[in-house]
Amino acid sequence: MSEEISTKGERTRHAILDAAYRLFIEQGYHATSMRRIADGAGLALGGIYNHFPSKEDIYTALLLERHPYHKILPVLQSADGKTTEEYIRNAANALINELGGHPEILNFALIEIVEFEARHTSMLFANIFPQILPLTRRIADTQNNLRSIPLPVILRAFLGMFFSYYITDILIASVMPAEMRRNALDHFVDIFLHGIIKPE
Amino acid sequence: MSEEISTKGERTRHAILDAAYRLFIEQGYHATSMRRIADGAGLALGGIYNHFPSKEDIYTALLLERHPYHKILPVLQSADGKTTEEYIRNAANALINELGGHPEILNFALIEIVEFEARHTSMLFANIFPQILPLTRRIADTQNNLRSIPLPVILRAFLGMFFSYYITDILIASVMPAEMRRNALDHFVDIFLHGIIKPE
DNA sequence: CCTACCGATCGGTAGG
DNA sequence: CCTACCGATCGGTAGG
Repeated sequence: MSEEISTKGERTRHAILDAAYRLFIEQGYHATSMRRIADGAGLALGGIYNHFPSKEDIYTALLLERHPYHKILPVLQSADGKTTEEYIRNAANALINELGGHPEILNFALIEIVEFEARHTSMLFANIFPQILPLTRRIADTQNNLRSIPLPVILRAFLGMFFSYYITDILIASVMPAEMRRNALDHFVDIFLHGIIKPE
Repeated sequence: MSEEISTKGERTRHAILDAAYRLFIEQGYHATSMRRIADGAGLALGGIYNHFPSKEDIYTALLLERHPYHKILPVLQSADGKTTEEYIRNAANALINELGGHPEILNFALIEIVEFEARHTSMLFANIFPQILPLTRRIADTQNNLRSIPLPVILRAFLGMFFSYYITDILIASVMPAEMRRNALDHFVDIFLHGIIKPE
């Protein structure tokens, strides 16, 4: 992400991706026009086509370079914690710090479902796959007394818990009854932990 | 849903909504044109405007009349079960039966996030709100030994668990490692149950 | 409810 | 990388 941006071409490409990323997250793919992307990147419409052959190519480039898993998986990989409980709580906090006040970045995953019928996921998954095994190993390495649930399912459930927290938050955010929000994420994490750890 | 459809006007209106519903779920809102909706409903483009003033009005009508919560909440309300565990397992099974092989109906909730920045949710929530309290009461009525988690949060977590199961399923469906899929929903339900019920 | 049309905007390109 | 343009399609409407 923070590599040196050397050539001018690379800088322009970067500006196009930045603008498209912001607009896609804000209004979705089909509602975003190439003209607005060009505006956002500070060039004329035709200029974009020196860097990307089509609108969908901008999208797939973003899918490969900035899908939320790029932020999420490294955080999970590097979270501390000897016991499973420690690890999960740390990972959850780290994720909150990372995604922070910007849950919209998860929108990028939703666009793929809503506007593309998940057509690019196999491509995307080929990209993610190598990171799955180390991550389950990271979880397996915690000192744990886990219920007998396959580790990949535990990983999936953890990611799902996070996702569902954000989605329910966005969907009913300001109108949600206060009792539904208070400490909701803490409760979600507690439910998850009690769900995967054997009681003494 | 299965009310008598009497007048011709009502039947046409219904056909328009049906066609739009199918197309929106398949390709999203902005990728769906009024012409294709008209085709799907079996009339000419202009004919739609005898029933709806604009494309967005078709969408909001669907939001109020066919949002997935219309299927989900009644199922939760009427599920059997004396103990909490019985109730949750029955509710989960009933939901699976209801949504069955059609997880795409959840797409409708995602469109609102991705393509409308959740702009209509307060309207929608006003609609849903009266059904929340009875539902938390239904949960409270089960013979339970629950951990101290507010009931609305439990409800939110249950809905979220379901949602996250479907989303992770869609997102990485055919490419997901087999170990991530095997009995995944059962595991999700188990995690949830152990998460909310005190051990003996 | 259809036909025939409107202005606007879309993704993309040629040519320099 | 911009200017000026292309054909296609968009949401919506007038008039009958």
